[in-house]
Amino acid sequence: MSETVLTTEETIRNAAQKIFKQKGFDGTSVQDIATEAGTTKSMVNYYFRTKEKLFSEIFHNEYRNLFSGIGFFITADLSLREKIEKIVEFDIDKLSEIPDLPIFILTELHHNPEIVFKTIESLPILMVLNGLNNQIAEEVAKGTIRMIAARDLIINIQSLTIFPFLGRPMMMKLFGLDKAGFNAMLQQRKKEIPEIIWNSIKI
Amino acid sequence: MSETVLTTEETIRNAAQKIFKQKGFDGTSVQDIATEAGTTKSMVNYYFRTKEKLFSEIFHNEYRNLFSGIGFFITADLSLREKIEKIVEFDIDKLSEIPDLPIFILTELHHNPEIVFKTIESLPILMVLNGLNNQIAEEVAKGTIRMIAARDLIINIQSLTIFPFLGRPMMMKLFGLDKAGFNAMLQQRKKEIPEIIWNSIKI
DNA sequence: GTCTATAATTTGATAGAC
DNA sequence: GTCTATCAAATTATAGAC
Repeated sequence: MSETVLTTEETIRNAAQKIFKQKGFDGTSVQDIATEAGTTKSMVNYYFRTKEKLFSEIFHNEYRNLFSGIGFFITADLSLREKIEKIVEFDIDKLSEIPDLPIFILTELHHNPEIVFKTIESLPILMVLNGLNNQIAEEVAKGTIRMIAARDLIINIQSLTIFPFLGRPMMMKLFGLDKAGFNAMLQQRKKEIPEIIWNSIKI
Repeated sequence: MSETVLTTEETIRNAAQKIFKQKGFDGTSVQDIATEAGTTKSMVNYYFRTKEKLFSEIFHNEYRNLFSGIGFFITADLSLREKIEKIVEFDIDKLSEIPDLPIFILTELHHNPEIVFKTIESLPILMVLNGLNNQIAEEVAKGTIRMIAARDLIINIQSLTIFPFLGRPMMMKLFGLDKAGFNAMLQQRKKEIPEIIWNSIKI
């Protein structure tokens, strides 16, 4: 265990990350962040100038964190079947550690699109999609799967993996699940989602 | 066209519904609602006492609106295959009219659980699940499908139908879709989602 | 029922002492 | 770098005239 002493700036950043993800941009005040960090509003403004600048920095990091893995595996040197398995496994493992990240991203995209679109760079999604479309075309030519657009394949995979995290509070309430029960369901889905996806395209 | 004259109370209710769904509870001020309704803050407080009470009323209506159809078709006198088709079709049609409803519900459940849980009654979900589990067991006995928990079946259906609405702003940006393109994708999914679900359980 | 006026807090942000 | 003090604006909610 490295007993690192955090600077005030880092302490504020960590506090802001926690509170923004919990309460959103609109629900968070600079005072909330200062209190969580054990310092004052003035210190927050001293290091980050405005609430919006601090938020942009946090959001940018979280956004990249969410999308880093998907792009990596889609462009990796793997069979289509292996890619599906890897993406599902990676996403569920990663989101299990940070389950409120998807709703944070989507909420801010809905409530504060101006701030968000200023913050995020557009990902090189078209190149990635083209690569995947080519791989699909090869498999179709081999006669192993039916035709499907890369876009639709990705939407189906992400729907089945991410939706449970978005609906987590509601599912836990409606289905009477505790944290352990929810995690057990996720582990089961890691195996089942690739089966569902593959069954939907195999011939 | 019935040229109905709305009362001030109804005008405020409609304005509140629009603004709350757009900006969320934390992002909405009483002044925002008054301005949208073309009246004053005092009128809003006169009819609804507090911002929270007004929000609770709106949220309760929207919440019931979202869940009304699902329960109806799950308990209807239909084959399993027909239920799957009807639920998907109904949900996509309904959500196409009110695409920002799912993110509204999930956002408030995450940011303001105290208000939300005070507002919603717990749905009779267990009874509904038991009925569906029985129907699944009958199909399994007939040898038409493999065993699956009703809970997991519902989660898979809802994932594939609702997720595109939750991720709508992001998908439209990443995949370069306009409103028409997004709707075309939805119409296609109405046919494909039941196929995916059925392929995942048929023997 | 509808308005203006205003009370009491809280907000984001800055000034200035040390 | 860190604090207290403070600003101007916005917030929810109420009081009171008509």
